[in-house]
Order: sequence, then C-alpha cells, then structure tokens
Amino acid sequence: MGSVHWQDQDTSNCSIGRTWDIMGKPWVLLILREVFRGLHRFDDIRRHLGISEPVLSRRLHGLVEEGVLERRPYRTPGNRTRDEYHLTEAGLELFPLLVALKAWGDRHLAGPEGPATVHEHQGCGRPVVLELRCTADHRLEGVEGVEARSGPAARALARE
Amino acid sequence: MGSVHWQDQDTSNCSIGRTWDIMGKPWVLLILREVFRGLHRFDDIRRHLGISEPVLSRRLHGLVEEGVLERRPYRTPGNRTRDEYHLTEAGLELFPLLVALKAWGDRHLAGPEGPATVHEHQGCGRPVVLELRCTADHRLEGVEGVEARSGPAARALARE
DNA sequence: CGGTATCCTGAAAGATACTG
DNA sequence: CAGTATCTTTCAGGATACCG
Repeated sequence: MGSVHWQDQDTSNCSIGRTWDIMGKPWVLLILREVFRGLHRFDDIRRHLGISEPVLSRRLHGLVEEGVLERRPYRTPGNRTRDEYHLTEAGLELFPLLVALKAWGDRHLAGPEGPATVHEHQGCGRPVVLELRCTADHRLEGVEGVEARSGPAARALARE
Repeated sequence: MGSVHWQDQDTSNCSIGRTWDIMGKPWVLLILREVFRGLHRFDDIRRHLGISEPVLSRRLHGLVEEGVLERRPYRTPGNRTRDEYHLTEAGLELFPLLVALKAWGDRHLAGPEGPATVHEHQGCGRPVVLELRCTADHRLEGVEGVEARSGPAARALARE
C-alpha cells in the first residue's frame, strides 16, 4: 500500500488533538497551574480561580480519571479524612506544557512589569527555559530544521 | 455584583492565563497545528478539521489580530488574488507548545501503533524532544529542581 | 469543609444560504 | 474559492440548595 501523502493525513488520531481533548476544556490548565503551585484542596483552588463548585468538581474527577491527578487522603485534627488532589507521574510530565504556555505569554503578552512568576533552577538560581533539541543533542532554534513525517499510526484522510 | 464569565476572568496577571485566553478557545490549537503542517488556505483547513466556516473565519481573524497569523496574498492562474494564512514570528514561537502537547499525548494517549506523526531533526534524522534546562545549561529532569518564585509583577490575591 | 443535585441561562458552535 | 449573514440549537458554566 502506498504511503500517505503528508497533507492528506487524518489528524483525528493525532496526539495533539487527544491531549487537547483533556487539557482543552475550560479551567483545566488553570487548575493544573494551581496544583503545580502547591494548592491541593478543593476550596483553595476554587477560591483562587473563582470557579464554580460543580465545574471544579467535574474537572477534578475528570483529571483523576485521566490519570493526571490522584486523590490523597488527609485529615485535619478533629475532622474526618478528606481528599487532596496531587499530580501523578503522568501529571508531573505536563510541566513542560505549562512552561511553554508561560514562556510564550511572558514574551508576547506580558505587561510592562514583566512576569508574575519566575521559574528558577533550585540551587543554581538561573531561569528555567524550554529547549528544542534532537536526541543526538543538536540544539534547534525553532521550527526550522524540524521535519514532520508520517509516523506508524498515520492514516489517510477519507475522501469527501 | 456582575458575574464574570469564565473567559473574562482576571487572568491578566499570569502569562499562562493570558496565553490561554487566546489558545484556549476551541479549535485554535488544531488550526495552528494545520498551519504548522503546511496548510494555509481556508478551505483546506476547514476540510481537514471539519470545522464550520463561521467559526474558522472568526478564529482566523482573531489569530491575525493577535499577531499569531498573517495574511499573505497569492493567486492561482486565472483567479483573482486571495489570502493565505501564515505564521508570524510570534506564531512560529508557539511550536514548543505544540510539541509539548504532542509529546505528552504520544507518551500517555497514543494507541498501540504509536504516534501518527514524528518530528525529526532535518539532516540528522533524530527525533526532536523538548528539554527543560536552566540558562547555566543544567539539564532538569522534570518539575523537581524547579523553584517557582514571585516575579516583578506579582500581586496579592484579592480577598473575598 | 468538601463536595453533589438541580435548574437556568447565555455564549458559541453548526447548518444553511448567500456574496464577491 | 473564500468567506459573511442569519438562524437554530446545544452544551456547559454559574447560582443555588442541599448532604456527609
């Protein structure tokens, strides 16, 4: 069978689209930002974001189901145990996504004062940046130099 | 008190929120994915995504306005000139964002066949990856080792 | 405090028809 | 081909009330 022409590929099975199906819902990325910042409890997140309870509840459930967050029981003295929401291994791997979002915003949308938060390498104290490189350790300056090719799961686009 | 619609919330002080205000709208990232893939014309994008014309039109206008895309006139023989949509400098800088999205999806949501597209370093042929490092060139393995601190534009959270 | 159930509402996606 | 205008409809977020 002939190879699929690159522009006729069906993108519905694309990883960007799939990830987007989870992360693209309203509030999700903002919720994750708060969890990365160290907020783990329902009401803390709710108050910081100004999100309504039902939506926050729904989103947290969804993220637990997707394996991005996990419940972790805790109890404050005198109260029954409750659940905190923490990032799973998979969730922690979303950090670059947030960094990418933040980096672009810092560069193109920041106010005159600069960013509200900075990420530093602990100990070293230098700013953290995202870098594109290949596995042979060549640094890439941007999209030029990158070639997109059909992968194993490429499918042809259905004709109309 | 006037309620704040979720898209009008005060994200003005956070780069993630600001970027999200643009990129978080439905279809936007998928549209950009197509443009990065080399699709530049209205109908091509429309057919590949299955998006409705009014929405595509609105999104393209928005992205032009935000400085992410620019119109570039072209003409096919015998027809009047039309516009293609191309990434601006700022738009090209969104590439890491798409890579981050794709990388996470490849790792956590891919089917058994693997990814539908692969990005390679041109010439070298090795896969392209996104790496977190600090400006002193220390490679970071993830969020551990990253310290988030208040930046110049930090503001206190308004009391309720 | 940490949610769930219900209802209401509005924004925005899609279908369709039309235009240059 | 590249859109715009209009209309309909759906869906999801917010308010509110309530429960363990």
